[in-house]
Formats: sequence, C-alpha cells, structure tokens
Amino acid sequence: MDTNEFPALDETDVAILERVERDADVNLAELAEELELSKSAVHYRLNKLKDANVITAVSADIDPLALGLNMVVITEVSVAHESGYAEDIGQSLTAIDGVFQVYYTMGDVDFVVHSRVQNRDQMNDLVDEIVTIDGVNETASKFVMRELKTSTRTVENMSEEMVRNAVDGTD
Amino acid sequence: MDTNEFPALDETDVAILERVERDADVNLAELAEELELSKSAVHYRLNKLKDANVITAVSADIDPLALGLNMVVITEVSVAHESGYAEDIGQSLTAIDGVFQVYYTMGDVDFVVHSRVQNRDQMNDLVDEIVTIDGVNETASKFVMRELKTSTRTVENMSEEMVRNAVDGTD
DNA sequence: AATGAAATCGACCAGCA
DNA sequence: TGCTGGTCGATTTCATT
Repeated sequence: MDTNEFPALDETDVAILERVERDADVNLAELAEELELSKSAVHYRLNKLKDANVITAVSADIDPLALGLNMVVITEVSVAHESGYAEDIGQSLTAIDGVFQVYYTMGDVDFVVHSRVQNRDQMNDLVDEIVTIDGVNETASKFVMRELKTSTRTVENMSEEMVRNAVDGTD
Repeated sequence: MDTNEFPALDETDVAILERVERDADVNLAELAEELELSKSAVHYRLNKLKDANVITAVSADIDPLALGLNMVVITEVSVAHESGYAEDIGQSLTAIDGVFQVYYTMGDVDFVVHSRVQNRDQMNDLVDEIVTIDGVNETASKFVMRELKTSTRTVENMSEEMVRNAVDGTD
C-alpha cells in the first residue's frame, strides 16, 4: 500500500538509485550493462525517477575544506514556549549564513542547528545571531572535533531490510 | 598563504562550484555562456577541480521519503573515558545501518549520531545497537519532528564574507 | 521495453597569451 | 599555466515498433 506521494519502486529502481547517488556521471551504456537492461529502459526509468522527484537533483559534492570551512558547530536552541513563534524562529535559523542543517526536535531542546564556518570570529558571530533571534530562550553549542561520517547518500546507508521494505511498500 | 592542501581558487572557480553543486546537469555551453568563458576553459577548470578533489563526486540526490525513510533520530553518545576506545567506537557507530552522520565532539557528550529509519522498530533496534557497543557509557536520543533545512551544499550556505575569504586564501 | 537514427554534448588538440 | 576555437567521437534523446 502506498503511504506516501511517491510511486512504488522495484529492485531495479533501487539499483539505479544506488548507482547514480554514488556517481551520477555513469553513462547509460555502462549502467544498462550492470543492470542487464537496455539503455532506453534505464533512460526511461531515470526520467521517471526525476519526474516523480525521487531524484531531486544531480549535484557536485564540494569539499568544505577546499573553501576554508574547517569548523563545524552544533547548537541546541530552546525557545520561550508561551510564544507561538516556533515557525518563525525555525525560518530565522535556516536563513543564517553558515547554517546547513536545522531540525525541529521533541524534548527539552526545540531546535538543533548545524553550521560550518571558517574561523572563530565567524563562529562567535553565528552564535550571537542565533541568540539574538526573538523568542530564543537558551542555546548550548558543541564544537565538532572530527566528522567521522557525513553521508547525504540515502540508499548507501540503508540496510537490506530497509531496502526490502522500500520495495514492498510495507513501511 | 595556503593553509591547506587545496589549490587557490578564484572567483570564477567559486562561480563554477556554486553552479554545479546546484545542478551538475548543466551542459558546458550553458555554463560557459553564464560565466562569459569558452567551453574549453570551463572544461579545463572543472577537470582541475575534480583532480584536486575540490569536487569529490557528482551524485544524484535522492529523497529519503521516497524510500519510506520518514524518521530521523539524533543520539548523543558518551563513552567511558578511561578506555582509549574512542577511535573504535567512532568506527562502530559509522557502520550501523541507518546512521548517516557521526560527529566527534568536545564537551560532556562525545559523539553525536544522526540516523534515518522507516519505523519505530528500526529506531529501537538502532538505539539498542548503539548502547551495545563496547565502551559506550550513556546515550540520549531526540526524535526529529521536522527537518527544516538539510543542505549538503557547500557554497550555497556561505556568506559573501566567507566566499571572499576562500578566494583570498585569508582564512 | 527495444531498435536505430538524429541531435547534442563532452573530450581533445594545436596554437597562443 | 590558462585560454581559444574547432573537430571528432561518444552519448543522450526520441520516434517507431
């Protein structure tokens, strides 16, 4: 049963996704051979996956260090709960330069914010900017010493069981 | 002065990076026109950026929801500090199915782990698996209600100042 | 879903600043 | 070292079955 707005996927679709999320530069011929399909079949499926927004974009991955972004900070943000400003505060957080992830979470902390900056001055400015947002009550920041894994890849991190579920549609 | 192993970049390089991280499917001709450069010049620079590992990969971005991955959990992990196992524990964490980010942090918490799963059973299993790792002392998990921003894009999140620094090399 | 033809694109080259 | 313009081969794309 479809529980979401996306089309049902089969094993072949997942195989294609796994491959192109790893390296979108593969040419159709190679992909087709790997999957034992014709080039046009692969082409057809790829188009379908893009149209259905299963594939949302094809993008070049850029090493942040190449641009001097060698500091990552994790900031937990708590808001004044009387205020119904949560929505606005979320928006304000996403708009701050250097911020690359914002989550709205359950628990004593309301937002978790990840940012990437080049130096301590920028780190300071960024935390200041967060504190200044109207409705923000308290913040606590952690400095990241090492990024052991940062994999935006979807299929790559899935277990066999997850893939099976995704194909069956029995989420 | 170069403070890292990467080549110096100029404004044109950054413009190219900004464009291809947004959409790597642009053809050379279009890119060249936008930058008022020749196709071969763009080609030349792109190769250079890939060779220097400024561009680490070209990948298709896949919507996790299309595969039923509709739950994100943030887990804070503290380890027994006598043990010098931090390295091993980090490795163990990155290897767990569903885990897509692992940070080693300063402070009372040692690791921050982000995972994506399809249902509560998987969530349970995942947290269990973390607790079971040898040397792990304590864990605290937060459920993510909303992902307000998840942008792996590097240049996109940079301020003008950051770009200027990156180009000058004055990090 | 496969075939094959037409259109398009990226890779490469020699020459040049 | 980086750029230009042009050519060739490879690759995507599309109409048809």
